[in-house]
Amino acid sequence: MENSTLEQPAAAIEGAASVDFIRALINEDNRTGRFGGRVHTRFPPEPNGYLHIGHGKSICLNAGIPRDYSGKFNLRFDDTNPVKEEEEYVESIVADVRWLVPEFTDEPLFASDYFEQMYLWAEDLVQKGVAYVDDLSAEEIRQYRGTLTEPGKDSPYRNRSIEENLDLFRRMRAGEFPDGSRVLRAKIDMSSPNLNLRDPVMYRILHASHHRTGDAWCIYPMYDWAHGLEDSIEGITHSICTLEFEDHRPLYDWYLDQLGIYHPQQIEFARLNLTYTVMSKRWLLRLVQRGHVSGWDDPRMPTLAGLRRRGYTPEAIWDFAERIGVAKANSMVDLGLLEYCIREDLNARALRAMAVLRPLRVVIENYPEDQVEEFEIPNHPQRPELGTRRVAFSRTLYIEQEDFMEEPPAKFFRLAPGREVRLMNAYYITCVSVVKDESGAIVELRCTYDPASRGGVTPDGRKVKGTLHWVSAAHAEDAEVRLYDTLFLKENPYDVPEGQEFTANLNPESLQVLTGCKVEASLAAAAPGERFQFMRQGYFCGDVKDSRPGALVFNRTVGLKDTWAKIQQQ
RNA sequence: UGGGGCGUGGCCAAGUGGUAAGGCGACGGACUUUGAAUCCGUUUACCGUAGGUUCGAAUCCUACCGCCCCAGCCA
Repeated sequence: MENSTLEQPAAAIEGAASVDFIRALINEDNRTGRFGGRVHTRFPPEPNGYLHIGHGKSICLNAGIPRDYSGKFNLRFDDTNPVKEEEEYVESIVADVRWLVPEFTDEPLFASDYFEQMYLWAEDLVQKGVAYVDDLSAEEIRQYRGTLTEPGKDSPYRNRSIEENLDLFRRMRAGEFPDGSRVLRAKIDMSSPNLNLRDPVMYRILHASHHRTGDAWCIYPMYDWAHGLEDSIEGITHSICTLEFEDHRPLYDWYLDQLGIYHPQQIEFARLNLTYTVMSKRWLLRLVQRGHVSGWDDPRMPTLAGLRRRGYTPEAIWDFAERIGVAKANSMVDLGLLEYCIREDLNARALRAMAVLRPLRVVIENYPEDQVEEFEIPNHPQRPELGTRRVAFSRTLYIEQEDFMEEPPAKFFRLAPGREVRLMNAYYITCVSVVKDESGAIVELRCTYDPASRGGVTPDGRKVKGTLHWVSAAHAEDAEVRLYDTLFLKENPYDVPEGQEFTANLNPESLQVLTGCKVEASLAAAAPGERFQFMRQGYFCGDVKDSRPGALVFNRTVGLKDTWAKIQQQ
């Protein structure tokens, strides 16, 4: 650094406690002036599915680096295979990226916009004698490729003249040949121990209509050929991808070197794996197609669309990405960490409300029949600046069924016969009797209240061990609440018993729909997507698709930590 | 068996020759009108194994073991 004559980017994070290995490489490149101090990354999805949390990690990496280095970020669609790609996917991907990276306001870029330039460069390689048209069938090419331990052998068409190759390649583009009849290949080394270098295919013939270029092309570039060119055209400095492309880097470099054009640095990192979740597009697609979920944005899905609908915030995902770090070791991150991140974010910002999910009627016998009081309750106990709201209280209320036990075990300190508890911000009540139906089920609690405990504190200062949330029966709004659990029962969903379908690991209780929930009146005005903490329960948000005034639907984003549940398990 | 990677406490992850950060989790305790949050404390690191180099190694060398990726005209 002391020898560097280059100006360091103002925002460079030199000297920070520790940086990931990619930022360390960038720091080194800036030190040596390799890219003139420029930092330019890209996120290059193929529009063949929805983005998931694993892509989220990559987006946070690729968009986070420019944030740190005052660099640039491109969203570029790698749309080189028309038979797999769809417009719906490009729209969802743009929406997801903009959600996660609000400062990204550029228009997305498309590899398909570079097809002509790529073609010209391919002709260039033909002219240079390092690319040839091969007439072998797909099956023959596979056989000629050899195996992991045996070298391949040259195609009989490998030594055609440049003129013939050029003619054939041009006729490939012109549409003179059927699909699969010929390919353009790079002439590298059929005995390379790296199979990617055994004369890789650059172009295949595909008489397919592309979602953006229509029928303009009938030959389409392969990933390895296209990707480095895309990066080069855009002036990308650091082309970050996942580990499985490490073997492809020599090829990435070879193409750019043969062409003699601007050459970015490819860097590989380990993709994200999360317990209890699948990240492969193939499995996610199956879940959608077979109706195991309601769609790509089902709140149980690990897609960004699903997480967003579930109530996750972009901030929580960024925090998660920072906490898991970036490295080259394959790893399996505990789902609990993602949940920790959203809890932490929502704890700070979500307004509190009271909602009774499984109502149990409580009648306060000594409370006047027609009296209604309004309590002013803080929207966030730790943040008074967030204001208060008024909540009605009356003789007939609902509390949570699980907040009462007729025969409470030792550590249960909620309501029980003869026991006094606090109704949050309201009064102390004591259970005097239990009303049951013919089947013996508890249908109502009869209680008394202490008028002196108004607001939830008593003049004599006596303590109660339990504080319950509640809702006034006459003033409550009905709501549907959707509780979510993991989609799979196993930490590793791919661990399917021999001979069984992937459905064997599906969690039949991943969705629990609760109807007849009673929520405080203020929630009637909840905007779709608005997030709340239902006191003592968890974080919830109005469902963007299904919630309407008068027919409220809330999704549970994540439950609060539940020490009582843990005690019960012991 | 060919090539490319990776192996640090339950899960992530710093560390790049000077004697093992941090986060999450777990377990205690304080506080508490959310059994939440907050605060305090504890937790098991013979750094995959075995040798070697060195005054000194997780860091360098050698061998071995384990895991992941590669034989698409997918990306």
